[in-house]
Amino acid sequence: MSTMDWVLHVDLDQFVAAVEVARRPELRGRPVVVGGAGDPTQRGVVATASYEAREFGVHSGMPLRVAARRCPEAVFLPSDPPVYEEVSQRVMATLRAFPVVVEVLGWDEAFLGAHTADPEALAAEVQRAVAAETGLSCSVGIGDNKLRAKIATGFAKPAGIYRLTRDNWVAVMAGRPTAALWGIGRRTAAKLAEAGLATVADLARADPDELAGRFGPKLGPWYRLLALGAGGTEVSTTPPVPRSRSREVTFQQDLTDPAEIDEQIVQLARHVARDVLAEGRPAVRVAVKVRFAPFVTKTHSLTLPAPTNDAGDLEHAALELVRRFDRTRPVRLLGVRAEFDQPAD
DNA sequence: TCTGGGGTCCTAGGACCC
DNA sequence: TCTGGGGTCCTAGGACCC
Repeated sequence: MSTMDWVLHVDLDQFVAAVEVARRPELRGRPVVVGGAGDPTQRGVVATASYEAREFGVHSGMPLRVAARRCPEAVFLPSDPPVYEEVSQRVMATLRAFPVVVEVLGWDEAFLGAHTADPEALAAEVQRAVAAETGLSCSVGIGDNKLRAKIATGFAKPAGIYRLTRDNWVAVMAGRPTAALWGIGRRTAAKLAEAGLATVADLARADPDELAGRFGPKLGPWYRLLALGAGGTEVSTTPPVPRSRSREVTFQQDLTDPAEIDEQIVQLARHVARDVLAEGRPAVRVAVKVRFAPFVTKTHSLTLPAPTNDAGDLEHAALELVRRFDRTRPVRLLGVRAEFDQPAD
């Protein structure tokens, strides 16, 4: 067997739920739903459901109210990001101990760039090490690029290993719906199906110009490349330079008092200003997001007169923006975002 | 079903300039 | 007088991902 370059995609199984069960062993084997404030009578969505809860049809992104209806016996827990962050750091440190390049994708995911003759053996060692260091189980996808490694992980779950390369891409993927591709979601899959492109094979055969006409000059042709299994192979340790920082909040009761709305915007703007200051680069643009009841979302944004990381400037801009909205409609969410200038590359 | 929070990238139209 | 084409910036919105 010859030594080759591989991309491994490591994904922790039901990460957030697994972390909660690890510190409350009595919950093992029970349906556990983590999300929001942990109160299914409040506004919020499921961050992660344990496999036991998924049996009841509970999944990520589902409103907590709905989850409680589907699985009344589930244990509902509040989301505790600092704890997940800490466990995530330990997982990533475990991965970095291997002779691989580690690119972190989020709390519970990473690509590994590896040079090995036996990627399955490496994957199994990674699983053992993560389990030993953190008590958590993970699945590993093996690919000849990032796209295939990422999709392979879906077939590996839970706790398994799966290899997806140019050799088995067509056999495995051709008949699947386009939404099986990383980058094509529900809405695009529906639009593709309307155009007669229901499966990965359909999309792979489609005319790039026609796709460009329908989906745009970049997205259209890119969708076809996804269907062919094309993807980047560069695994990089360097975290991307942030383009923006934002804070937003959904209120348990809709806001109707303009003074209170302004006050909340000021709080959010100050929070964002702290994040901007910590980033050490000035903001060039500010955006305010308003979600009106029942669920209509609008944004207004402006380019700042000059780049700034002054809290007062950001506050002032956010207040000006929020006052451009309809001041009479009930508000369920407010958000403030600051955008950085992008260094030319 | 009544829908979080933090991000990224793409699209498209209009303004403005040459 | 009515008319080009291209480039860049600004803004709003859509879609996707974790």
